[in-house]
Amino acid sequence: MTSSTKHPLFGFMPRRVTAKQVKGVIDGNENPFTRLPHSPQYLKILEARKKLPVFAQMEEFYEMFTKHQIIVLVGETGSGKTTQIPQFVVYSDMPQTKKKLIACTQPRRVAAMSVAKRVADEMDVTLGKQVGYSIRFEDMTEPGTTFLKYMTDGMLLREAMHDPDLERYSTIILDEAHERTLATDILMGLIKSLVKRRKDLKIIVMSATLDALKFQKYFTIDEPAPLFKVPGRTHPVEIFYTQEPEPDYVEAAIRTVLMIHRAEEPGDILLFLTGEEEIEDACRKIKGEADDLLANDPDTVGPLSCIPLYSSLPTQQQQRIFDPAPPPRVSDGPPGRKVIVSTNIAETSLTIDGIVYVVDPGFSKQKLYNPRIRVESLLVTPISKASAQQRAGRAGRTRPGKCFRLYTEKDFMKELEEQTHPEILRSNLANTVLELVKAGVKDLVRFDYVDAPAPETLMRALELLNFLAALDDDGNLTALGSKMSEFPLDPQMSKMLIASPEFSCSQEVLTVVAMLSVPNIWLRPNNQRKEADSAKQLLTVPDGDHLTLLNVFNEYQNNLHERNWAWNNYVSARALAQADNVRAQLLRVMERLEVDVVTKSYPDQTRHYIDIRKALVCGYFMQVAHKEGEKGSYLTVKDNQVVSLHPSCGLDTQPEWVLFNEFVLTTRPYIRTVTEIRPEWLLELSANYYDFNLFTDGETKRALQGVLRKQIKQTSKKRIAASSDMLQPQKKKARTGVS
DNA sequence: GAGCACTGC
Repeated sequence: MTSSTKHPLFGFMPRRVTAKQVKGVIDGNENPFTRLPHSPQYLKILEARKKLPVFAQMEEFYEMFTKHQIIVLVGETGSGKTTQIPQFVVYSDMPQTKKKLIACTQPRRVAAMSVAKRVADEMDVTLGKQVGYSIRFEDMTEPGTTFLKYMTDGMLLREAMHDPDLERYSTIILDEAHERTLATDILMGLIKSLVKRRKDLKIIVMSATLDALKFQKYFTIDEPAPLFKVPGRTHPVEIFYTQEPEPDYVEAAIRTVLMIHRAEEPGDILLFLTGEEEIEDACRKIKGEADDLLANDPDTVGPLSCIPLYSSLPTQQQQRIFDPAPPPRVSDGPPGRKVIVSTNIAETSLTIDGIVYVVDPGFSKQKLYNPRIRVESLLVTPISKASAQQRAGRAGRTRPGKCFRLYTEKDFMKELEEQTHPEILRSNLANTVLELVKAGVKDLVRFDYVDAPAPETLMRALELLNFLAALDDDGNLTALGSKMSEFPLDPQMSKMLIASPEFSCSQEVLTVVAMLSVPNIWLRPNNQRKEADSAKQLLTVPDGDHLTLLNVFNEYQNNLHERNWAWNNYVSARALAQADNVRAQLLRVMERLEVDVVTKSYPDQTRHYIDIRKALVCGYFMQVAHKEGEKGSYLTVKDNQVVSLHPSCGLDTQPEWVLFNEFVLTTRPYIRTVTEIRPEWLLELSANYYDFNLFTDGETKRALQGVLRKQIKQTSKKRIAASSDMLQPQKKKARTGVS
């Protein structure tokens, strides 16, 4: 046969294909998408694909897919669903002929990238051509050519804001739906109403077993969505429970790790703990005890290496988890063992082969949102059954394993929740609500959520968006709100950016916002805390932490030629590079929206900083605190929460009025990333919120009323000169060297 | 005088 005769897909009827037809093409000589002969690599991979459980069910899949608009598909790890199902859909949808795409969403960027690469290889095409991926900062697709696109769920949600009918797609596959990310949850809601308008659009919701029924019920059109089941391919894991509850789970975990090391067969250990400090501490203790064992009993106990794993660890150190276990100390001595002590990152995001033992104390840190006081906090919380199951499964990836749960079987059965609460129930939804409104959802409260958030959470979001003037009093999107929704940011920050030209400081506000969008930039190595603190002191701007962030970024930019600048100044080069990237993206959005990107030169830096701080007030006027008494405690405006300045705060005095970026609840309530502001800015720039009629009586209200009275008295004087001179402490003038 | 669980746009 030659490729010039009959097309390999000749006779394929869209959405009527059979497994026999498809298998014929897959086994054929010619690639139907490139019209080239299949490569040797293709044939080699094909052998492996054919062994996947899902491959044997192709016929069954096509029967169900042809008949139904929505399918719920469950498959355990190793079933091959993420790589194979989208390919099956390609042969049925024939997207290459209809100029439509098939999307497969992933909660994480790395997954979208790596699966796309794998599938491109399986289909014998170049990544970025027929098969591509789309993630923030990177679009590896070719319009008109790409027909299978792996993407992050957040990316598809962004597209849905602009095209609520998702016209470009013929089938949408929501993978890892059981993880219930905010974006996947919102997409499910949007898609449920979309399938009524677009009868030609097919949906596959892929998930782990436990949630299937919930999704089937949720996607009931006339009857519940049918379930397609794919068996997994993992090894059995034996579960052990403690007889009694453990009073100290860290201590119990360390003891269990050492017990395994002494008594169990060779094989690596994975221990789950909750955070950086706990992990570093446990590693030190395990290492110490293991060294003692080795010294006392070198004939029966092998060496042990202990490796910490959490997200804020530099990439290079994260790679250590793939190092082999240490060799025996003497040849034919007892073999070495590796123990990885990890946060939840090893539960979903990172898979480590060779783990045979899992130690699960049953806790993780989880985000929680309290709408009453508008605070998101991190709390050590018991995990769910689903999560415990996922953790145990990590022991059975390469061979049969064991999982030691440091709680009783009774507690597992009775106390643990079935599922982790979905993110939508634990988050501040200001951003999400803006996205939904932009996507055309009219009634946020009656929107068909898989799990509906607390009404109070929605009210808080609507209230904020209304005060920011993103929504009018009837809840409709304003022109400003529409612009704000274009930024991948919290609404306060997009508001700041859009307001920044009024104060001639868009360049500066862009930097501040970018710096607020990346993880903590300050490094503080355990053994160099003093050095790190004094390095930070040198970069600090005493007027406020926001200005310090601006200063750090500018210094970083000015010293790009100096290779170790970041390291020498104890700031994270990775975070700064990320901020640079975010800044560039935000700048592109500004230009697209035709928001002026301006800056101006000032004779003196104090004036410059005043303008930037005024722009901050335009976004964050609801996050203001007023000093009460002399003990350094503050009261948040309107909510009247007693808070303190976070110890990381760089202010050199305790100003009467401050604006803060975050309210964090740890050992005490703190406000973090704090900048001094003037009360008259609040009255001038956010009169709606600071309307005395809407203000309950109290210290802060009285203080503001005092400010207003003083202002009225001074109207005859030259306003700007008078107020700025009066309010500038002498020493600041001295420091900037200008006056 | 604390501490960033983890993602994502």
